[in-house]
Amino acid sequence: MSQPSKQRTGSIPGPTVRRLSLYLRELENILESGARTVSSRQLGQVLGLTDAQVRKDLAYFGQFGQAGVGYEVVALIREVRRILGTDHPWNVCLVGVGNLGRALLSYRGFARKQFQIVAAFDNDPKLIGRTVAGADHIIIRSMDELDDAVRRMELRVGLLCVPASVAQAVAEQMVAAGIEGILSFAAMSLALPAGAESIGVDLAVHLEQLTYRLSNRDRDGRRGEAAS
Amino acid sequence: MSQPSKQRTGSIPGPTVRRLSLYLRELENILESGARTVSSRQLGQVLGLTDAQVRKDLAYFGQFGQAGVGYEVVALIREVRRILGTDHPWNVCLVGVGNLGRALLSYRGFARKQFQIVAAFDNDPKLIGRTVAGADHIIIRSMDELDDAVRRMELRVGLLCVPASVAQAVAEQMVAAGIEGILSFAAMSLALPAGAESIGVDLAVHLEQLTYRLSNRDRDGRRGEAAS
DNA sequence: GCTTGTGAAGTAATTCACAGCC
DNA sequence: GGCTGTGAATTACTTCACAAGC
Repeated sequence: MSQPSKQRTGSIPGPTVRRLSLYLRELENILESGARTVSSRQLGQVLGLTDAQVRKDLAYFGQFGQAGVGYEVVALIREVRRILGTDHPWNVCLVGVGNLGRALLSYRGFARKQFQIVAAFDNDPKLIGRTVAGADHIIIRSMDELDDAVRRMELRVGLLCVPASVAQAVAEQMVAAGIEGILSFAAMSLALPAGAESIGVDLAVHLEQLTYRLSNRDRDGRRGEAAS
Repeated sequence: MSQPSKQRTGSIPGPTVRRLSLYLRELENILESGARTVSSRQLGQVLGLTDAQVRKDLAYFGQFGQAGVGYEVVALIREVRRILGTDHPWNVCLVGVGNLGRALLSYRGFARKQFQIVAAFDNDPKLIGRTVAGADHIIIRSMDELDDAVRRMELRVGLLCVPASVAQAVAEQMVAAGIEGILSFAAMSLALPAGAESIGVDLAVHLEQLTYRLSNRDRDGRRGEAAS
């Protein structure tokens, strides 16, 4: 297995990429449960997907399975990580140490995936120089130091946790400092120069999606979407 | 405008529903900026969508626009809120007061959208009876009191912030207590009985999507998706 | 026997393009 | 002139179904 992987990037469906993360998460669970191999059927089952879907998704990136056997869990995890770019750790910075920022600093879910938050920035003088409970190794610094930190720590991605009203301006500062990818928690669409990527996570929006389903579930025939 | 709205639910594309939340967010911004009407072109522009897309999405729910003019902002906001079920406030509970749970309790983004977190639960005796900085009106209670609270406070949705290892079990408890919709932050797929809905938000997964883009952006031809 | 990988078929979503209205 | 709402055309995505491998 594990062909040189055609990696014919240039045409990979967005939904496929999103599912890749879910496959990885599930594979890590399966690994812990002790199984050495897994079939597309099993993998699809837990995620509410057809076996064909799983096979097609993986086939975009290479031939990782063995007919009659399935996929070797350890090897597939390695492949999916490589595809997602998480086969190596990433240093991450966090900008905006408000309620949400503080929480993310002490959230352990990132480190488990090899995402290390190594620096935090804010422009509030009262915060600068302080640390946050649960993440006392990270000293909050002034925004002025962002440029420098990006270079010294090879920061490519950052978490944006500032209010919507300043999100666009701060995002531009981050990009100017050399950040290439922003995960934004601001309730706002960002317009970034080509070359910079952003993904928005608006927690209230996800709750709205839930209330939509509750409010409109009669004979809705809604097709799953399963978790995100 | 504002026809009785056919609301021919039963066939509304998932992507349309997800965009609805983004339209609403943008409309709220536009309202603040003072404009009385907005065209599908304008609305699409900020979100990276075509005008046709915006019109088609809205047309699933009724005829809200006026040819030659566009959409009346206030009226459209009202309609979209009604569709999403957020034309009235929702009481929300939070289960699992760890790092992330604490943060969400003091996060103001929910309240701005009329989602009121009115109760928090945990099974750690050290937490029960205490409150959390920034949300001192919410006393953390034992899981035993969940049933009761669901009834008394008419709780229909809840935020699940427990570790993945216990997420499935706790989710089942919530559903048993009468919760109908769960927004889960656990790194895990939930399997819930029919009648209960869940949406998963795995923060690490979103970061992975970002590193995928950074690692694979050469001649990728990736179609936007714009923020989420 | 079970399973992958993949063309072909089918379904879903987006964009085009234009009649009709302000 | 600018705009909506919508069928038609197009593109994207998913599922089917099966040859080939274990």
